[in-house]
This record gives sequence, C-alpha cells and structure tokens, in this order.
Amino acid sequence: MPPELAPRGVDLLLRKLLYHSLLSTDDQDAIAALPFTRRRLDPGSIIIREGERCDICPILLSGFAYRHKMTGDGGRQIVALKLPGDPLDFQSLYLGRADHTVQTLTSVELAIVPNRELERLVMARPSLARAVVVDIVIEASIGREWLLNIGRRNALARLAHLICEIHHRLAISATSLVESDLPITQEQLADLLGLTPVHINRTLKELERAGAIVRNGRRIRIGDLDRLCDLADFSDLYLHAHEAADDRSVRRGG
Amino acid sequence: MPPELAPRGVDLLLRKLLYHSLLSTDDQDAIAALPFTRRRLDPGSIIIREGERCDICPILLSGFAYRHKMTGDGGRQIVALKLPGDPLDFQSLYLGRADHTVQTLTSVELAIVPNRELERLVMARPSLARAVVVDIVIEASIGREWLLNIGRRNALARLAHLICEIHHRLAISATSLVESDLPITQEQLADLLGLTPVHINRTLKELERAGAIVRNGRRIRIGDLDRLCDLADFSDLYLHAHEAADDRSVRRGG
DNA sequence: CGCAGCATTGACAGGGGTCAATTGGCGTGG
DNA sequence: CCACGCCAATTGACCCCTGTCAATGCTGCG
Repeated sequence: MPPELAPRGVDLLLRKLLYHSLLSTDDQDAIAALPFTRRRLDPGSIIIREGERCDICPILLSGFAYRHKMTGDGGRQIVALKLPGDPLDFQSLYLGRADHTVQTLTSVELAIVPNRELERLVMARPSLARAVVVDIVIEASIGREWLLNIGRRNALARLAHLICEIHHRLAISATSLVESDLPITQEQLADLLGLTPVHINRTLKELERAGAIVRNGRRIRIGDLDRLCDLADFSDLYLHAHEAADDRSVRRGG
Repeated sequence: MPPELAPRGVDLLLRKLLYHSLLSTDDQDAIAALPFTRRRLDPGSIIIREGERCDICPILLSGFAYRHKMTGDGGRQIVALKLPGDPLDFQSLYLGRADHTVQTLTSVELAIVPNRELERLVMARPSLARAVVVDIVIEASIGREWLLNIGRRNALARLAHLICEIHHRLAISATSLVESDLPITQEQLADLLGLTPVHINRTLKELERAGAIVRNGRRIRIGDLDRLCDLADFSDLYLHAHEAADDRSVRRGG
C-alpha cells in the first residue's frame, strides 16, 4: 500500500498547503498538532448536505470525493473533484449554509478537524490563514477552468482535459497515485463534464483509438500524456502549482 | 442619475461587504478611509491580463465588467460577471499570476486601491480579512452555480437563470439598477452562457414569447420575474445573500 | 447620410442526447 | 467452484438542440 493510503494524520494537508504556501517549521508543527478524528466512509457517502450548516473541516487522507449540485428536474453536475490531501470544505469556515453537497466517490479515509480548532489556529497564525485562503482561491481557479472546459470545449477535449488535470493534481499531493487507474465510473465522468454516460463511452473509445489513454475492462489510465494534453488544449497555469516557488524567487529578488 | 452612478468613494464596496458580513462602525470607518484613485474606462478595456502579476485592487463603482478565459482555438468563456460595488480582484491578494483576464463590459468607473494598503488593513482587522474572504467564497459559489447552469440546463433555462441572477445581485449593491435594461450584447450573453450569438437570439425571442422578458430594440428587461425564475429553476441559496442576517439571528440565539 | 457593429433570419449540419437492448464484470451465496 | 444478480459498460438507431454559414436588416453615431 502506497504511503498516501496510510497517512500519519493531517500530514497530507500539510503537504498540500506547503506546496502552495511558504510555512515556517513553527506553522508546520502547529498543523501537525491539530486534534482530529479519523473516519472511514464507503463510496457514495454524503459528508456535507446542501443547505445545512457544517462545523467540521474534513480532510481527505485517501480516496476521491466531490461537490455536486442538482437542477430541479434531476440533472446532476459535479462542480469540484477532491483528491487525497485536499481539504474538503474550508468554505464552511466563512459561510453558514452549504450551497452544495459533498460526497465520497470511492471509499475514503478522512481526518476530521473541528472548525473551532482550525479557527483558533488561523486566528493565531496569519501565515496559516493565508494558506487556507490560497487553497480556496486555487479551487475557485479550477472551477473557472471547468467553466471554460464545459462551456467551450467539445466532448473529446473536455474529457482529455479532466484526465490531464487529475494527473497534474495527483502529482502535487498523492504522487504514488499518478500512475494508477482512475477510480471513476462513466456515469460519474458524465456528471463531471456535463455530458451523458453514453457519450462518455463513445468519447473514451475515441481517446483510446487516438492512443491517449489505455483501457482494461473498467480501468482507465493515461497512455500518452503529451497526446492527451494536446487533445485537451491543456495548460497548467490555472492550477497555480508553482506559486510558492515563484514567491520564493521573487522574495530573493529573482 | 441614480446614486450608484456617482458614488462618493469606496462606499459601494462597503455596502457590498456589509451585506454579507457584520462590520463594526470602526471597521466601516477604516474602509472609508482607504486611499484610492478613481479611473474611468471605456467598454472592452482590459483591467487585468492573464498570466501577469497584479498589485492593485480595482473596485467597480459603476458599470459592468467580467472575467474571461479562452481556449487555444479562440473559444471564449466569461467565467464571472461583476456588477457595481463588486471588488474585481481580491484574489490577487493571495495569488501571484492572474489565471484569467478581467475586462470591462460597459464604460465603467473604478476605485483603485493599492494591494499594499488593503493588505495593511486586513492584517490589522481580522473582521475585514474575513469579509474579504467571504466575498471570495461567494464568488466561488456563484461559479459553481454557473457550472450547473452551463453543464445541465438547456439554453432557455440557462439564459433565464442568468437574468434572474443579475436581478438578485443588483438588488444587493445597486438597487437603482434593478429595473433598468441589461447593457449586454447578444454576443456577450453567448460568451457568458457557453452558447452562440445566433442561438442567444433565438432564445431571447422565446423568452419574450413566454412573457418572461420585454425587448425594445437592443434593450432587454425583465417582464415577469416569477415566470423567469420558474423557467430558470432559480433558487437564490447560492448567492448567500442572507448570510449576515442568519448570523445575526444565530448570535442572538434565534 | 453613410458606416460599423449588432441583431435577425433561414437553411442546413452535426454533436451530443435519448431510448432500449445486450454484454460483461464482479461480488455474493449456495 | 459455479450460478445468480446487480450494476456498469457497450452498442445501435434515431432525433433534436445547438452550431455553422451566410445574407439581410437595423440602429446608433460620427
């Protein structure tokens, strides 16, 4: 089992925040000292329900999760995908009622930190408060790219783009999963991309024919990343993956 | 000329922030004392360019603006619409490079606050820091609703939904504009909704036939708000318009 | 009064949706 | 170890919503 599947605690959160923000060892210790409870959940479990208040901050230690919304007539759209290491709902530190539902996609392991504790921490440490907001604005940036993706790209590019994004994001906080299969059904891909399951199926076949992905039964994996990025019109600017590094060079006067 | 078109300074920002957050008169004075320069811009002016750094915080005093992104082959998607009173880019307080372009839609008047000043303010006043982040997460929430709108609603509902949203948002910070015409071309509506100008035209005609909107030449205005909300499957939960009020009653123990 | 840009319209095409039947994978229980 | 059942995946036929292209009309402005 890769280390990401058996994390020591909120360390994964630490790793994710560190990737985007510069934190002192003191800050890092403060995060590592956060009290939390661990919980396992089955696929499809609802973690936060639309319209309700939420006073805990769940952090994804292993497995995938997502935010989704539904139209009045039952259409479902996944509006954010959460990977190992991702905090699931920093937003509830700032807003009372959830405007969407958060649900597990695979079986997951969570670290649950009380909002109260997290609030205490960010009140005391401005650099951590900043790291939390950086995580929030990067998620917003990803949402904007999804708008472009769903609004202006055809099914092939849309699907390729999503797979590229997952690959790049796993490379940040769950490196050992980068080469593994996607644990996502075609129906979930459809909800992620604003398409239908049937059309996802046709498009997966096309991506396979193009050599961009490899499939084996229900398993999907990247075959040729360059080809995939090419088909997807993919640029990783919106992931802001190198923000912290940029900051470092700026502060050095580079 | 309605008062929103001739504001006294950053007061509109104040009004917007106050709507969502509880601020002491002390905080309010601090905002009112922010140094800023005023600038007028023509329609189509670029305020922030994708990929560049930004060290100012523009606040929209009058007029409309938007964020947009483009695909490699020229497809354009507007990913956020900004109305009078809206801060245009709090995000640049937290991220180095803009992941999108910010541009004026109409002729606008801006109040430009140096990020440095804003940073000083929010460092000194946690309640203002919080108000800034609340604005950021509400914009993110709007983005998620747009994902649902573009991903899962047909052209008629999509367009109706956008018009409903503009109406509700104007009611927050630019009340005098609620009853006025929309200053948006059909091409811009297309970029907002992931459709083509031609189809926007057909859909506007359909909305008019349904009695939901009234058109006069290039002018569009709401005819029957209830009908429009109905066609749009609209619920205002995602605007978090009553957060502050909710908080108040919670703190009162209500 | 003429231009430029936006709006409108029609004909046509195609991407993606819908429906329905079939196949295949896989966990469960006998 | 096999049979069963369930759910995901696959496939084909068909259709419709929306895109595309191109011509024409309108409107505000210099």
